Amino acid sequence: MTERVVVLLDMDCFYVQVEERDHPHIKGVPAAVVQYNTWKGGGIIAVNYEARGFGVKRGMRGDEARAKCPNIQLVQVPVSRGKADLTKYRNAGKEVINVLCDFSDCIERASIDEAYIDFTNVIEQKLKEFDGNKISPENLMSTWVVGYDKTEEEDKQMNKDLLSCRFWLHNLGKGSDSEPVTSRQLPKSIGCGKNFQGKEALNTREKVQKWMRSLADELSERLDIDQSANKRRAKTLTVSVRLDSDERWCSLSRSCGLPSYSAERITRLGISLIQHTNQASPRDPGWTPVIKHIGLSAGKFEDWEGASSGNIQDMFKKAAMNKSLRDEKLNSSTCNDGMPEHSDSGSFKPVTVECSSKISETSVCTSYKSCENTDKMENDVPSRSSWNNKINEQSVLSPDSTEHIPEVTKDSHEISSKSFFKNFLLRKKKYIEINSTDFTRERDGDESEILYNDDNSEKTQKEAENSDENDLDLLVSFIDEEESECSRSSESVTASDKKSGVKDSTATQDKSVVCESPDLFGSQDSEGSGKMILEDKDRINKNDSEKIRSTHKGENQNEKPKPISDGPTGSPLENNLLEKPVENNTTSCGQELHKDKNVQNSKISAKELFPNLDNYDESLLPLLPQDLRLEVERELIKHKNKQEKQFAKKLEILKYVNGSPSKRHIPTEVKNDSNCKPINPQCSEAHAVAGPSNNALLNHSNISSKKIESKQMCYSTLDEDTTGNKIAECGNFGENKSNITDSSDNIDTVECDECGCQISAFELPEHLDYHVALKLQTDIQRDMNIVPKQGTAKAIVMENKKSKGKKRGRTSKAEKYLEGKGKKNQKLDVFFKR
DNA sequence: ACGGATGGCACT
DNA sequence: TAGTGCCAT
Ligand SMILES: Nc1ccn([C@H]2C[C@H](O)[C@@H](COP(=O)(O)OP(=O)(O)OP(=O)(O)O)O2)c(=O)n1
Ligand SMILES: [Mg+2]
Ligand SMILES: [Mg+2]
Repeated sequence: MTERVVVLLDMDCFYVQVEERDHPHIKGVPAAVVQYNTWKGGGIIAVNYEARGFGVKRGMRGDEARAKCPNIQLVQVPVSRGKADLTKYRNAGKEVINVLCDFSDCIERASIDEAYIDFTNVIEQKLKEFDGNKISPENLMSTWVVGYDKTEEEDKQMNKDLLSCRFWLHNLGKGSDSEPVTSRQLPKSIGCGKNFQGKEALNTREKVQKWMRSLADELSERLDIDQSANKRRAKTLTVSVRLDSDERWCSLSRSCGLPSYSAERITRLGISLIQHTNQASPRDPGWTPVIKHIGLSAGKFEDWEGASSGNIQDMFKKAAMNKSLRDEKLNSSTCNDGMPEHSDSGSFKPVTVECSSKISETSVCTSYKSCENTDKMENDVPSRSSWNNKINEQSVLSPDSTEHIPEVTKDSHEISSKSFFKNFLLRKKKYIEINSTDFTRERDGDESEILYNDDNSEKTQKEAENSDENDLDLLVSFIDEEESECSRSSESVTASDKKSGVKDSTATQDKSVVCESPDLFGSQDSEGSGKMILEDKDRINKNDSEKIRSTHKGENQNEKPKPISDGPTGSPLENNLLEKPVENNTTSCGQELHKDKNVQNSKISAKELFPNLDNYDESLLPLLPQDLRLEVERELIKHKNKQEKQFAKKLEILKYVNGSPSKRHIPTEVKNDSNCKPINPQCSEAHAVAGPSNNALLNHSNISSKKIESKQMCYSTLDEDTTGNKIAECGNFGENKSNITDSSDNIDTVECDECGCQISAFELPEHLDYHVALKLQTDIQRDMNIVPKQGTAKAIVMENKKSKGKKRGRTSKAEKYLEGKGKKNQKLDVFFKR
C-alpha cells in the first residue's frame, strides 16, 4: 500500500494574526483577541506568542491578562447585531485553505485555522524529480521545523535536525493515525448562536423574537454568501435552545426543512420550533422558563445550480444521470418536498425525485399545502416534510382539518402522480395560477404580523415565479416519461409510523397546553396552521413537555442547576448500514469539483469499483489511475480501521482509540489520567504524522520484527474501582487481538537494549520509540542551546501531555457517573417528581 | 452568571 | 432519523 504523506497545518495564534492586518501596531508586542469586553475585560480567545510569554492564556479575562501583562494589546472581536461576528476570521481561514489548494487537491478543513493536507501525490511527483538520488539537507533549505528560528546561521543545523526530527516524528506518529484525509474544504454546517446569561436571559416573547431575528439575519446573510460562493444550499434548519429555571436547565434542538434563506422565514421557522417551550400563559408576554441560549444552524447541503449558470437542458441531463444512479441505490433516505422560494427553483436535483417512492400521495399534497401557504403556515409550522419523510401527514389532512385546507389541496386528485417532482411542478403551477393577485395581502390580517415585519420579498418572489411558468409544463412532461419508465412503489407511510408515540395521554395533555399559544404572543393563528402546530407539538412535546416542566420543579433547592434529561427520544429506525451512501469523497478536491464538475461526475468512485472491500480483486489496484488507486486505498484503510474498532469493541477492550486531532476525541479522563501507565509516553497524545511505516527501531532490539509487529494502535480502557476512582490503562493491541496483554502479565517479555528493563514484546516498539524521543528531545535542546531542564525527555513529554489537557467547562459524563450523580441516575426523579 | 462562538461526530 | 451530548478549535 502506498505510503501516505499527510500534513496538519495549524496557524499560529490565528485570530491575533488576522487582527494584525487591521491593527499593525500589535505586531511584535503582546496582544490578544477578546470578545465582549464589558465584563472583566472580555474573554480572551487568542493570544499571540509575545503575550504567552507573560502567562496570558486563552480563557482568561481581559482584566486578568492586563494584570499579567500590563502592556498587552487587546483587540475585540467585531460585533454585529449585538453578537460576536467571526466572519473576519472565517474569511481569513478560507484564505489559508485557498493557498493550500495551490499545493494539493486533497485538503480537509479541520477547523477555522487548521487543515489536513494529503501530499502523497505531490511528494511522489517530487521524488520522481530526484530520480532515486539521495536527498541532502541542502535540498531542504526552505524547510522549517516547528520551534526553530530560521536564521542563516542555524539553517544547516536545522536541516540536519529536520532529518532527525522527521525520523522522530515519523516514529512517534507511526500507526497512531491512519485516518485518510477526506477532501472537504467547506464546513458541513453554518450556524450562529448566542448565550444569554443571568440577567440577560430571554424572559419575554419580544426578546426571544428579537434575538431569533438577529440570529436569522446573520444566518441568512452567511447562507446567501455561501450559496453564491459554493453553489450549494442548506436543506435543514436546526434550532437549539437552553432553558433555565432556578434549579435546573435543559437543552433541546429541533430541526425542520429550510425552504428559504430569507431571514424572516428563518425567524418564523425558528420561533415555531421552540414556541412550545414557553410555558407562560397565552396572554402573558413572558417566556418561561427563560432562554439562556439560542442557536441556529443550517446544514445538509446539496449542490445548487445557480439560476444563471444552470439551464433546463442541464437539468434534464442531470435527471437522466441520476436516474441511472438511483436505480442502484435503493435506499436513499433524503427527500426534499418543500416548496422552496423561487430563487432556488433551479436547484431541484432530480435525485430528489426518488422521494416519491417513499412519500405517500397525501404526504405530498400536505407538504404542498403547507408550502403554498408558506407565509402563513411557516409562521408556525416548520414542515419537516420538506426534507424528511417521517412527517405525520395524516395529521394535516385529517378530517377535522380538511376544512381549513385552501382550495388548492382539493385538487389533490389532479396532483396524485407517483412522482414527487411532477407533483411538485403541478402543484407549483396550480399555485401560481391561484395566487395571481392577492397573495401578499393574504397575510395582512394575520395577528402575528406584528411579530414578523414584512419586506417586499414576497412580491419579487411572486413575480419571479410567474416568469418561469412556461418551463413547468415542459418539466411535467419530462417527469411523465420518467415515471412511466420507473416503476417504483409509492407506498404510504405506514399507519404505525404515523401514530407511533403520538397518541398517549401525555401527548394529549400537551396538545391542549400548546394549543393555547400557537404564536408568540398567544394570539390564535389561522386555523390551518394551528392544526399543524398541534401535530408537530404532539410529537415534540411527547419528549419536551416533561423536560420543560421540570425546569420549574427543582427539588433540591441547595443544589446547583442540574441538567434535565429524558430517555431516548424514540426507537431508532432500523438502519441499513450497508446501503448507506458514501458521504465523503476522499480523493477528489472540492474545489476542483466546482471547476470541472462533469469530469468529476463521470469518474467512477472507489466505492463503485470495489463495493465489497472484504472481497475485492487486489490485482486491479496497480492498474488503476493513481488518483483512483489512492482513493481505493483510503477506503481500504477506513474499512480496516472500522473493522478493527468493531472487533476491539467486541472484545470489550477498546473503549477509546486515539487518533489525529479533531478527528477522534479521547475523553479527557483518559488523556490526562496520571495513572495511565507511562510505558508509552505518546500513548494518549495526538500525533503529527500519519501513515503506516516500517518500524525503523526494530534493529535496536533483539526481537525479530515478525514477532513484535503490532498495529501500534493505542487503546485505553476506563474502569472504576470500588471507591469510584478512575483506572485508565494504555497499551497496544496487536494484529492478533488475542495477544492483548498487560505488561505485568509478563508473557513473552524481553530486555530493552536501551535501558535493560524487562518489557513485553508488545510494548517494546513503543518503548523504543520512547527512547528515541528521549534522545531526540535532548539533542534538540542541546542544539538549540537550551539548558536541559531537570528531568528527562520523558518528563517533558509527560509535561506536554499534561498541558494539553483540556480545561473542562462541565463535568464529563464519566465523571458524573463516577460521582454517582450522572444524568441517568437523576433522570427518573427529575422527571416524575413535580 | 460569567468560557463564547462555532463546528464535527458518536451514540442511541 | 433526529436529538443529545461531548469534544474540538
Ligand atoms: N477555545 C477556542 C479555541 C480557539 N478559538 C479560535 C481562536 C484561535 O485563534 C483559533 C485557532 O485555534 P488554535 O487552537 O489553533 O489556537 P491559536 O491559533 O490561537 O494558537 P496556536 O498558535 O497555538 O495554534 O480558533 C476559539 O475561538 N476558541
Ligand atoms: Mg492555531
Ligand atoms: Mg487550530
